[in-house]
Amino acid sequence: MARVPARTPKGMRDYLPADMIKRRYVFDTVRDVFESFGFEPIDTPVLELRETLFGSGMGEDAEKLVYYAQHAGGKEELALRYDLTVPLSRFVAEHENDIKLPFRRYHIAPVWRGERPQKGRYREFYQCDADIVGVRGPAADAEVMQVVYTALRRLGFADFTIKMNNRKLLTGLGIYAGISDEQLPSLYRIIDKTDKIGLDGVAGMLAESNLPAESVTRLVNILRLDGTGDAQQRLAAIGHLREELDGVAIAQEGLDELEYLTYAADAFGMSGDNVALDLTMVRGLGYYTGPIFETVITKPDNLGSVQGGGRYDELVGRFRGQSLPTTGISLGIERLVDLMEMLDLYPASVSGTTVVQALVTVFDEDSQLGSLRLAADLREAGLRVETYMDPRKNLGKQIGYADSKGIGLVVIAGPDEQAQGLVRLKRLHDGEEIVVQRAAVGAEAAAFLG
RNA sequence: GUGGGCGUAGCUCAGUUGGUCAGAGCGCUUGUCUGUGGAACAAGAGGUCAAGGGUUCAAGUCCCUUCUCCCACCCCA
Repeated sequence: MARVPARTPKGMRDYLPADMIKRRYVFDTVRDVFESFGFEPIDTPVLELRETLFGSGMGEDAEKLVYYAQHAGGKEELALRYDLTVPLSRFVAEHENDIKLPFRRYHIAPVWRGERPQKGRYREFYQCDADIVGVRGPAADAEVMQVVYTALRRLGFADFTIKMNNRKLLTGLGIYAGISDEQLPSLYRIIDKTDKIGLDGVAGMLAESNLPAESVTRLVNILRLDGTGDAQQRLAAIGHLREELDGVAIAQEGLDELEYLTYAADAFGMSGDNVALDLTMVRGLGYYTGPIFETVITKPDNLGSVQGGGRYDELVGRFRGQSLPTTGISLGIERLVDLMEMLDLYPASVSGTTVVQALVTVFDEDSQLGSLRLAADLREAGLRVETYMDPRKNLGKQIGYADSKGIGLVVIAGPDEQAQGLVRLKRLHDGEEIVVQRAAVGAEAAAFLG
């Protein structure tokens, strides 16, 4: 019989127990942070109607990466969700009667993109989104930025930069440089390449795109602005932009928001190393309308961004008629998990490859039920317990099994101990062994484990 | 989607200019060992050399195609 190849689809992975223990730690930490800011959990189907996803302003490039999902007799045109933002907009419109505005929700779930896989880039991956629906003011933007900062700090990251920019400012730059609306997307595309090709490269590409030389010069001079440093330096940079873009109303609006966020970051105690103004950060998704954010880890700096987000005030309107101002962020858990590993940021409690804390040994078939009962008592006391299943194996094999699996405690209650109403507890990492009363085994074992 | 690199036992890899080249270490199974692990010794299982096609008397080794993974674009978490 021909063997069926055992493999996952391209760009999609299985997670082993050791992987899941670490992933769960990251998910739990992020969830705790989200909830501490008052975000409520929701979930949505992994499939959406195709019309929900398409034309949402995510961009034509992105739409080509959407997975279709159809069953034989299906009458609906379905697709796997590409992000959690478009589903949220649909969700808000659909459940308006059941939610309270402003609506703060978080959503931790997988999304699918048919890209070519690379390190830190998969076709199925989890996103952790936190969004605030129904608040127009920049306080909401400031708060989602603070969520990013808090979550990364809580996970143990120190060297990262939350880059901020503003779509209104970018629009204003287009006006300032005398660029038509049709040319704006290609302008953004070029500007976004700055960190790869440098400003000179950008200038070259702009010149090739038949922009007037004067426009190119004016633009590049603005983009040259240094948005790093402490709050005072960043405020000074914004002041400089204000003068330069005097008379461009939309740009001034964007600058107002950036100024607010700069003050906010300072008030939140974020250092100048963790925040930066970056006029060349654009973000590909087309639905952003105001402040935009993107975070990169700066120490190992080869894994792309770990966070993206911003304000998208028009998206909900697609599903609701009248729109609702919305802002939010998305953390890329896959890259965070990879980076946590590289930087060794996991606490000792999640370093193991098993959830089992204690192994109850077994001596023979006659006493096996007694072993199962002993395990039950230990579980009652809150321990995670596995019972050894093969009574023919000697004690040495059973201890060896516990050791190789990383189980810290072996529980021994053979005929000798049972006759005296006792249980023997052996701790593997230091070989320490104690004898305790059978009746008190739960508490004793928990204490012995530390 | 475009260009490039890689692919030999579960894992890490060795395989000379095509001709005992199907191997090693680790891991796994069993035994020494029906009450105390990380060891030792012995025996054993496991591979259509990623898949398919071609050149040749002969291919893991050369050529073509496909696929995974990786890298650079594109784009993005």
